[in-house]
Amino acid sequence: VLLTVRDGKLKVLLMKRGTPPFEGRKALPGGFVEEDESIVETASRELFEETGLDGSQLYLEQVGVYADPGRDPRGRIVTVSYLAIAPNLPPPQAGPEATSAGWYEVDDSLAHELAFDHEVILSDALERARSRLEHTTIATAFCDEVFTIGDLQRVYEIVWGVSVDSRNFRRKVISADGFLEDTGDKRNGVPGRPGTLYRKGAAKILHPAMLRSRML
Amino acid sequence: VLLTVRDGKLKVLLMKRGTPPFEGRKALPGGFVEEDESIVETASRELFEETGLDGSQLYLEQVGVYADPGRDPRGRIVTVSYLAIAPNLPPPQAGPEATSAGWYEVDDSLAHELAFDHEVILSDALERARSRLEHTTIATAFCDEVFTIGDLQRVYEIVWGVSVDSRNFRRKVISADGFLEDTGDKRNGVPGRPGTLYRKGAAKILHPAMLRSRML
DNA sequence: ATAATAGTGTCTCTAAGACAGTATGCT
DNA sequence: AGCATACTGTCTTAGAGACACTATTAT
Repeated sequence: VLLTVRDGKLKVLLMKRGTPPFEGRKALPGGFVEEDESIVETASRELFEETGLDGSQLYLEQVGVYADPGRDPRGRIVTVSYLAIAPNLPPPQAGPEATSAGWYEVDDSLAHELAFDHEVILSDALERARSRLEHTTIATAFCDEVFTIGDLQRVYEIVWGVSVDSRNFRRKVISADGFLEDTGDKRNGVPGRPGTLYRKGAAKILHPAMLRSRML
Repeated sequence: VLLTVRDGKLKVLLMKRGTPPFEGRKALPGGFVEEDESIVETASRELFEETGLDGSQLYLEQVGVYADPGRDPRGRIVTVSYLAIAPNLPPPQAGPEATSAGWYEVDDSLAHELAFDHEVILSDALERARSRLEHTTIATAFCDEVFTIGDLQRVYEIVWGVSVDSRNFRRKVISADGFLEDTGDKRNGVPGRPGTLYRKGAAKILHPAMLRSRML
């Protein structure tokens, strides 16, 4: 479940299936484990094959297992889902299998029917991502290498689907130790006052947490 | 991974393996999925077979998947781990498969070698349980149907391995809406002033959370 | 009497919540 | 000039952290 923020929307990488079952339906990217390959390596490899992205550079986290009978008409298929987060990438040029891959709005995808039980998988991964934004510094994985506090705030707003007070947000992320590292640079060339550019800091967990309930 | 609090220690249900591989080693209880059975049903059924407990009455939560090659010498076995929490049960009388089942201290079990990669599975489940205590009301699952605030505090202290200020703890759990429901009864027959008996309230999530970092 | 557990109250401090105006660049 | 974004600061309030003593029972 590869998520990104693009055009002000939360998007997920989906592929149109070219073969039965669920031919023509949108589905999450994925594939089968190979011999002597760990499952996280599988996730990383499939991501690379379908997007050209170096999976080892991306945030990748196991979310859950989906193995109930009947979820795949071909038999009992065990699916292990991984959440991946990417910055706004160059258009999905893609790898060998990626002819049909594209970015779709998460909200739309949850409303329409995906192949298999992929709405459930997407929904679980989305909830995981939202929760990770509260407790970790992973929001920076949605951003480019350098970014402004405004960029980061937009990530929170878009992923959570709420609006955030910019003054409180700024205070919060600046005082959170190790969240942001000042580059000394500013962003020019765009309308508005140039913003200070940061890169992600060393901290992985966000303390204190930024709770959704509190930010309204 | 069935956890309980017993004799003031955090314990886990382990079985001594009677057959290779890892014959004689301690292992987490488990078994194989049957046809037309969901994986949570499998967890529930295995728990029943090995402890006689009605799995549908217990807290049961999926933790993760372990499927890397080499983790089981018999081939690539995919293990889905579930965390279960039980109150202090009558001695493990047990079901058909339970001849070798028993309660072991979690700390010891993590220090010694278990079969397969079961230390990792246990460690992950333990961390999940500790985290759930922060954010949910699941600590009550370690208690009997009615319990005192002292009982509940002991759960936190034992599972987290820290000591907690009883005054702050009391204030916290009483003010947390829906955590505890007063039964009106008091516990008699034990030394000390009789404590008010509570049962678990309707709330599943604990708001605000009880963060480990804060309770020292 | 003593031991053991339950229960009560206050001060401090951190950090979130609400809120408006100024600064600096682009077009 | 107008627009867009960045930045600054204060008051209030919720809730955690630290801390000591009294109350009620069993033995």
